[in-house]
Amino acid sequence: MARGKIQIKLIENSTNRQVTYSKRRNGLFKKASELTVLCDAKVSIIMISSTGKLHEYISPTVTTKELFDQYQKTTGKDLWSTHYKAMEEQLEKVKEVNRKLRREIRQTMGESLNDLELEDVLHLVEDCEASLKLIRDRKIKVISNQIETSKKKVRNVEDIHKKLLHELELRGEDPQYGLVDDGGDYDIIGYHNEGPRIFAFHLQPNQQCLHNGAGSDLTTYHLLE
Amino acid sequence: MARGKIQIKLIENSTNRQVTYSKRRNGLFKKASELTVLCDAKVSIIMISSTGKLHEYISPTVTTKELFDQYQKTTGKDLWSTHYKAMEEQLEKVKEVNRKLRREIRQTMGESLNDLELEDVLHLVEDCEASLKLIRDRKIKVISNQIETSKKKVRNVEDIHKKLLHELELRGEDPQYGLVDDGGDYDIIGYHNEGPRIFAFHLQPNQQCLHNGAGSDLTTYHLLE
DNA sequence: AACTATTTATAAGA
DNA sequence: TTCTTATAAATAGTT
Repeated sequence: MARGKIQIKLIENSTNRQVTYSKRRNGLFKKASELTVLCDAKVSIIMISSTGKLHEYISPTVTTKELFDQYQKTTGKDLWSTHYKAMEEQLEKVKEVNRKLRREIRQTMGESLNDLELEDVLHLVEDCEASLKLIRDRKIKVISNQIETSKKKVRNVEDIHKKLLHELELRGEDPQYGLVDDGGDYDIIGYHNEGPRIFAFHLQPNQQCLHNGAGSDLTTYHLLE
Repeated sequence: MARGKIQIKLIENSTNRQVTYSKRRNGLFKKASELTVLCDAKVSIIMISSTGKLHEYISPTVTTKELFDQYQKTTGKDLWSTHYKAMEEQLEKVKEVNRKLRREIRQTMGESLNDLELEDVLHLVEDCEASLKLIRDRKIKVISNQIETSKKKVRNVEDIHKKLLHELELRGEDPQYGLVDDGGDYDIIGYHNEGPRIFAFHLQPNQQCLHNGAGSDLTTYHLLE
C-alpha cells in the first residue's frame, strides 16, 4: 500500500513477513483502539503469529472474560462445556466404580448377602476361607518375625552381660546377678524375680550410663532397639 | 481521515457513531483478514457495539475455541476454569477413595498384607472370621430355603396324587402305583423303584394332560413350579 | 527503526 | 445502507 501495491498472499520471505506482521498488528490495534473511543465499542483482539507469539488487544472498558462470556451467551457456541461434559461423565463413571467396590466390600464382610444366589454364596464362602487362610498365615509370619527380633535383642543383652561379667572378673569383683541360660529357647531369658523391666541388669554405680566414661578403659556397649 | 481530520473521541451523534462503527468494523476485519493471509497469523476479533450488537472475526485457519484455549494457556488467565478445577479436584478425590477401597479389598482377600502391623493383621483375622460366619449362616439359610421350596413342591404333588387316587377309586378302578408316605419327613417322597423322574405318576391315557378335557367332570390340578 | 511514495481507509455528503 | 470522493492514515519497500 505504499511504494507499490502488494498481492494479499503469504509473504514468503520470513523476515519481511515478521516485519509486516508487526507493523500491521500495530495498525490493527490502533484501529481497534480508535473504534473503542469513537463508537463506545468493546473490542477484543487475540492473535498468534506464525512464530507462535501471542498478542492481545482489549478495550479498556471491558475485560477479556466479560467479552468472552458475552460471546458465549450471544452465540451459544460451546467453547468449554466439551471438556466439562467429558469430565462430568468420567466423574460419574468413577463414582459408579466406587459404589460397586463398596458393595463388593460389604458382601465380603458378610453384609448385603440377601440378593445373592446359592452359587454366589458358595463362592463367597470359598473366597473368604481362602482369605482367612492367607491372613492367618500372615499372622503367624508376623508373630514369628517378632519372636525372632526379640531373640536377637535377648542375645545382644546376653552378650553385653557376659562381657560385663568378664570385665568385672578381671577386676576381681563378683557379679551380683547372673544370667540364666536355658539353652537357646526362644522364651524370655529366665528372670524369675518380679522386676520392673525384663532386660534390667545390675550396673556398678560408677558405670551407670555405660558410655559417659570419657577416657575410661571400659568398653561401651549399646542395646539394640 | 478524509474530508477532514477527526478527533479520536466519542462521536456524540448516535447515527454518525453507528455509521462509523459499521465502516471501521469492516475496515478492521479486512485488515485482520489480510494479516491472516500475508503473515500466516491467527486472529480473533470479538466486538460489541454501543447498541449491544456483537460481531466476530476469526481467521479461517483456526477456531475461536482453539485461540481462546491458547490464550488461556499462554496468559494463565482464568476464563472458565473455576468450575473445571473444582470438578478436577472432586474427580481426583473420588479416584483416591477408589484406590483405598481397592486396597481394602485386596487386604480382605488376603493380598498386600506385607505392610500391615501385627495388630492390623489380628483385626483382619477377626473381621474375616466374622465375615465367614455371616456368609456361612447365609449359606445355610439359602440351602434351607431351597429345601423348604422342594418340600412344598413335594406336598403339592402328593396332594394332586391323592386326589387323583380318590377320583379313580370313585370310578371303581385300582390305582397301579401308590405313594409311600413316610410321615412328613423332608426327604423326597419314597419312590423306591428306579424311575426316570421322581415325581412321575401314572395317568390314564385319556387324561394325559390333566387340563385338556373340555367339558370333562374331572378336576384339573396344576403342579407348582 | 526511520523515511516516503503510494495505496488504502474513511469522513462527510449524497 | 451504499456510493462518492477528498483527504487522512497506513504501510511496502528502501535506507
